[in-house]
Amino acid sequence: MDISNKTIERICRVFGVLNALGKSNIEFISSRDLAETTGTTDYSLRKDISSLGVTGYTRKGYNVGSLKEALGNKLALNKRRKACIVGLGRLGTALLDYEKFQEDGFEIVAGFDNSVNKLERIKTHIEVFADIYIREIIDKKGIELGIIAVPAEHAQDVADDLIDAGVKGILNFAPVKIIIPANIMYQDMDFTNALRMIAARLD
Amino acid sequence: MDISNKTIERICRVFGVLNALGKSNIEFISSRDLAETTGTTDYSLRKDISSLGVTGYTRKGYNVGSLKEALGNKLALNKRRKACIVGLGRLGTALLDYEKFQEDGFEIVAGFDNSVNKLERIKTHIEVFADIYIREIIDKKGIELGIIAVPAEHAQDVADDLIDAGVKGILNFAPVKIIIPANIMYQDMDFTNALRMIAARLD
DNA sequence: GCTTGTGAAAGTCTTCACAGCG
DNA sequence: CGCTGTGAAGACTTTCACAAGC
Repeated sequence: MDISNKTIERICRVFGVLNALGKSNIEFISSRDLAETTGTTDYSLRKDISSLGVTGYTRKGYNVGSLKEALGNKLALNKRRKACIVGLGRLGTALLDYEKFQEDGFEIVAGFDNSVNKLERIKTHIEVFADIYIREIIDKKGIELGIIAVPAEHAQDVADDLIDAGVKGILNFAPVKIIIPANIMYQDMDFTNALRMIAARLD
Repeated sequence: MDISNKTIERICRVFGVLNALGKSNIEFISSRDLAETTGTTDYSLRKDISSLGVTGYTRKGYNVGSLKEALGNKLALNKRRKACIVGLGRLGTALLDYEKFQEDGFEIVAGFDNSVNKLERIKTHIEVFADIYIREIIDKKGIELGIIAVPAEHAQDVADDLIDAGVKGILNFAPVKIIIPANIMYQDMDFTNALRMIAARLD
């Protein structure tokens, strides 16, 4: 089974919608409705879902609960995962308390910064540490995901440290491409590039 | 000329790299090096660049300055653009002072929030206003881009307001898909989905 | 020799059309 | 009927290979 990036992206979106829907008591949802709320097409979604071996019901659509469970199992999204944030500036501290992460099964269990000064001033219920403890804490707490929120010039070093420490995936908010071994999963969140992409389409 | 999304994304990345390179005194850069620092391939990049009608020099590569200028002109990235942020919670306020935006030609000239309380407590040199002034301020200041950093449940309303007020592009940090007219440029920044996409690839 | 520019081939993804089914 | 599931067609992207140029 080799799942394309596009499929992963769409299914992850669907998973998020199903998660949110969990609180309501909607029982079935059609590929059409899912497509609408996730910004794609019904046939793509049906292909994606069936390519994972998950099936729906003719004339009714998909059962919200069991689709979520099935997709979650296939993509290991049901499991809770621990993450840490490196770089506790404005953005990093905002991310520390970003509730959506917790709601969606990502538990931020540590923050790191190289400024002791900053560490002392931060108000959060999450434990924060100096950078030098990255390896120790990641190991001790079983952290699988690292979130990088340091300035661009330190991003590569931090990434190397995180990988050394055993992290399996990295979400990078620094506006640079990081070089990462192929076995480590990696996503960029480059705000400025997103704005550029918008601007490039204007006029 | 109809430029694909993929091309836009790559070229925007290249533009960012060229921008950063501007400070150094490197004069020429090869498609290979650009590909490496932007995480793509040299032949894709050469195709992209030449599809925009921009050319390099055999054996030397591209002139950093003139490539930047040429790409900037083709994609209207040389122009400075005004932007505003709606939603001044942790994330919104972090974005208000995100220096990278200013460096890259995006000027944040206003912040909006519906809580007067919040508006009073915010420390920033950027002007902040209550939501009800969105239309007036966008019009008066000539703001072209709107950045949404409100909770998911208000994102669509805010988007509608921004579009009503004449904004031409929207960057959305709320974790929902927003429905937007086709003539408005739009990008999502969904942190949780990014983490999900990483998690889905683990194991 | 080294790098661009590009046609042609290969590969991937999306769209369509429609059978199947409750 | 209204929905899923899917083969086949079509559209788009990437990759390759190599001519051209300094």
